[in-house]
Order: sequence, then structure tokens, then C-alpha cells
Amino acid sequence: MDMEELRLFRHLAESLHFGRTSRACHVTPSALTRTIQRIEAEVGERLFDRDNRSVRLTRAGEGLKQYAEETIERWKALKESLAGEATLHGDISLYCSVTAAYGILPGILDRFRKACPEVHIKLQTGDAAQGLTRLRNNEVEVIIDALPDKQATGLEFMPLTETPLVFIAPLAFPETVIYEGPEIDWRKTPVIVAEQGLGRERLDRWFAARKILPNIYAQVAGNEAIIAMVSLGCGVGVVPLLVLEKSPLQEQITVLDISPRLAPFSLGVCTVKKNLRNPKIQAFWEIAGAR
Amino acid sequence: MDMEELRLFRHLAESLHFGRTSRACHVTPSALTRTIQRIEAEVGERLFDRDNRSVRLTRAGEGLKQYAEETIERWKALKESLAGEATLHGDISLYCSVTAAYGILPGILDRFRKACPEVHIKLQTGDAAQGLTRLRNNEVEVIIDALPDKQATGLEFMPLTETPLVFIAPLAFPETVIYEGPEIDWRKTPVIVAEQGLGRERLDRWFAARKILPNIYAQVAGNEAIIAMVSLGCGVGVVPLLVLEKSPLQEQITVLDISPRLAPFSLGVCTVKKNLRNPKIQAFWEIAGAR
DNA sequence: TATTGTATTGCGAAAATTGCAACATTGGGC
DNA sequence: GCCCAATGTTGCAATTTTCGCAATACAATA
Repeated sequence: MDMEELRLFRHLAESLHFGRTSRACHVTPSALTRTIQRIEAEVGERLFDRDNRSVRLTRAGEGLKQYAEETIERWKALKESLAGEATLHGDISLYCSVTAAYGILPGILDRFRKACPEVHIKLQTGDAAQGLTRLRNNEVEVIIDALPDKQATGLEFMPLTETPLVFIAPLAFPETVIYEGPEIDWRKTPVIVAEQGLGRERLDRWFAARKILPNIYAQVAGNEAIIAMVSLGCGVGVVPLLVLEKSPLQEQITVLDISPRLAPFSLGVCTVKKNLRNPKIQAFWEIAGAR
Repeated sequence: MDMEELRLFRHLAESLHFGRTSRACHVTPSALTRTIQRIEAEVGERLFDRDNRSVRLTRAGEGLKQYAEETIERWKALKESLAGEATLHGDISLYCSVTAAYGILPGILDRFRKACPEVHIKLQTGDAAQGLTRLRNNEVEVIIDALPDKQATGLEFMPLTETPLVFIAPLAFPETVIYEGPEIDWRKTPVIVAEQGLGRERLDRWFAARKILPNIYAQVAGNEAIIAMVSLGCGVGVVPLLVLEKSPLQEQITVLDISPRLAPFSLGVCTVKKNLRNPKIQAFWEIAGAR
């Protein structure tokens, strides 16, 4: 019986919903199903009465739920009591996209420095799209970034805040946006898109779902570059609102009210699951999620 | 933090000796070392101060030891309380070598039937050498047999009793054994050996260690066959004493006092480790080991 | 100095876990 | 009444983890 399994079980015992638990705990439904099956095999008894429509705890499940809660609690207590003995030290490497830097980095860093003054933070910033790559190559231990849409193997996410993904147009060059009645004529309106990254994927899917072949004027790297080009009248772009709000070019940009909206960006921290066994990173993780 | 890891840690925390713990818990020293390293990484602190000569619990180790004992205890309690709710039923498949059948099978079966009357036992018997194969092919869930010398991947053993491995000769044909002074002349004395199996391996190594090329008269399958051929004067053989004692041909056989002795057979139960998560098999396991 | 006992590590192989995609089932909306 | 969306499960392939063996490093002892 593993700690992670216990946590999954406990959450499911509360939510009574595989889908919600799997989303909340960042595992696929498949993994969750099989984890529960594993535990049931080990205990030798069904823990949930379930069909496609409903999930209920069995009597055995209730027993295990109590055990799970106690055990998790005692484990946490042990960790804390041990933490008191030796203060964490060393350093921890962070990668932070510019997007995320505005939104959440300062708060986290501030709290972390107070909690673990002996742990030095090596911070790198750069394009959001690079974060995951750096993580996979073990170039950094934690990234602060927008959360990808799909589950990625072996990665752990914690969403912290959201920011809308908005269409922007230049204020000084209204003719950039070409209308066809009340709607924008996407075949004619030039669009500035990111070379890669989550924003690009979202936009591609948005167009694809509407069977629109957009008139792509330029592909650039980084949200700041998109804002710059849009402000110069090169076309319409898509950026996280957060970035726009912090941009010095903000005055020269207008946000287009286009429906349906793009799904908002979810910003948070992300690391390789295995890293969470490292106490320093674990401490960082908890502090980041603390509010 | 896994149950199995906790058990290993607890044992080591008691024994303070990697070798002994690894033997007692049926894992290789290597696996034990790495398990401890894993836990230490997860806790973030050294649990044992150790070098080649000594092993001592650290303060953190003592904390974890207490946690481990409590957690294992609670887990056991939970299992028992759940077991009360639904009685085990179904069946469990056993393979038992003839050797082991004499020694320990009756007692185990007797106790198990009393403890789990709803679990039916499907028993097969046969040559000892086949047991491990059947286990690997999932043809049976548990075997009762002599324990192999080497650790086998994924297998779990529990030794229950021992019986010496003895050289036997026919009483009626004393000339079968050819002496050279006080010692037996192995180049001339014919030997009946098993085709395969642990007895064969032990004997091969016994000869090899003495740089003797034995005069092998016949290779047969099964200890009973060895006894039969020896009693007919075909040569000298090697069988577990237990089998000899139950043999109807016992009267026609004499045990040779040869030194150094062969290492005794250790008889016990064996199963695939994974099987131990199955509650029925686990119950069987505990009952088998109960005395 | 050789030998024995002890913990650790490199490495290849076996086992466990996971995500994806496909599936089965069921309830609700039109 | 039929289709669609939601939900839990399973086959499969790929990744990750774990393990045993053999080799190694080191110390005490003979």
C-alpha cells in the first residue's frame, strides 16, 4: 500500500467520482481505475460499488478511508517533525516563462525565501514554450508556466491562477481588422501567431473547430513579440491578458470581444513527479500551493 | 512509502545488519541497500549511520521506526477487521513434491481447512523439480517443496523444516560400494543421480568441489526411483532422508556416513511474490508459517 | 599479506505503471 | 425512438522502476 495510492483513494472516497478525482490528482482515469483495482485486489474486497452512473463507498471502503486519512496524517506529521531537525539547504533550479513571472512568481518566491532561507533559488526565465523541454532534460527542477491541455507522462502540475487568452488588435490601425458584416473576416485579417507553445495550439484548434483557414501574417516567438507586432499594425494576435496588462505597449492595444472565447490559460507550477520525493522540491511545492 | 519498504526498514532497524535482514526478508543485499536509499531520499535524511563495519539508527531513523511499527500494526488491524466481514472463499491451487508431502503437507492442510473451510484446495503432486516451473507458468499458486539455493526473481519462500540429504546404498549388495582404503572410490562406484532438480545440483557441486568425476550409472526422475534402483544394487544414490524414511524399500537400504555431508534440504512453501497480495494466498501463507 | 565479512554499485533483464485510444453502458435531450 | 454525451473500464505499447547478479570497495582478522 503506497502513499500515492492512499491519496488517490482518499480523494475518490470523498468525491465519489472517477473523473473529478483523476482530474484533481492529475492522473488519467485509466490510472485511477487501475489503482483502485489494485487496492481492491490487495485488500481482497470491493471498495466502491460503482457502475457507469454512480460510485458509492462500501463498508470495507469506509474502513480503508479512515485508515487512509490517519496514515496520511501521521506521515505528514512525521515529515514535519523530521524537518525540524535539519533545515533544508542547497539549491533548487526554476524556469519561469515571462507570462508566469508577472502573475505568480513574486508571491511564491517571497514566501519560499522566508520559509527556506538556506535554499538558494536558481531562476531562469524565457519563452513559455521552452519550459517543458527544459524540465524533461533535467535542466531545471521546477517550472512556472501555463499548464498544457494534455496530461504529460511523469509530470505533476499545480494550477495557481488563470488568465484569459484574448484576441488583440492595434488601436492606431483600426483597418487591420477586416469585418464581414458583424463578424471578422478571418480569411483577410492578418494574424500574428506564436511559433509554438500552448497559445498556438489553442488558436489552431479554435480555427480548426470553425473550419477557418486564417491568414497568418507572421509567426513569432514570445508573447512580447506578438504584442509588439500587433501594436505596429501587422495584424491581430492572441496573448494571455496578464502579459498584455504588464506590457508597456498596452496603451496602443485593444482587446477584441470575440465569441466563443478561447479557453483561459491556467498558470501554475510543474515538475517531474519523481522530483516530488526530493524534500527541497517538495517544500517548494507546498509553499507554492499554500495560497 | 510502501508497505513492503516499511517492513524491510523495520527489520533492518531491529537487526542493524544488512546481510541478516536481506536474508530474513528474502531480498538480495542489493535490493535492501537500494530500498533504504530510496526511503532516505524520500525522507530527505539519512536513516542509518553505516559503514562496512557497523550500522546504527540515526535520530531520524528512530522517528521513522516508530512510524513504521505503528503503520504496519494499523494495517494488520485493518486487514483483520475487514476479514471479519466477508469470509474467504474460492479455491487455491497447490503443487507439492512427494518429498515435501511426507514432511509438512498434512499439518498445513489440516490447519488451513480449519481456518478457511470455504476455500477449496486443488492439490497436485509430482516430481520436486517441476514445482518452480509450474509456479512460473502460473499453473499453480503455491508450491511446497525444497527451497532452491539461489534467490529467484519474484519468488517468496518460507522455510518450514529441514531434512538431511543422504548417500544411500543397497543392503543386499554390499559390493556395490567400492572402497579404496577407508574412502569410497568414486571413479568405480556407480552412482544413480536425479535428472535435474536441487538434489542433482547439490551432488554435482559436491563432486565438483572435490574434483571427482563420478561414475554415473543412471539418471532417473524422482526420489522414489532412485531408492528403487539403489535397492536393486544398481549403485549409490542421494535422497532426502525424509523420503527414505517413508519408503517401503527402507529395509533394503543403508545410509552411508560420508563426510563432509551434503547441505540439508530446506523444505517450505513458495509462491510468486505478487500472489501474496491475494488475500486467500496470504491467509494460506500465514497459516503455513504458523508453526 | 591473504582472507573473510559487509555494504554498495554497474548493468541488463524483468516487472509494474501509465497514457492513449477504443469500448461498453446508461441517461437525457431532441 | 434515436442519437449524443458522460462515465468507468480495458487492450496495448512505451516508459519507468525494481531487482538480482556480479564486480567492487573497504575494513578487520588471521
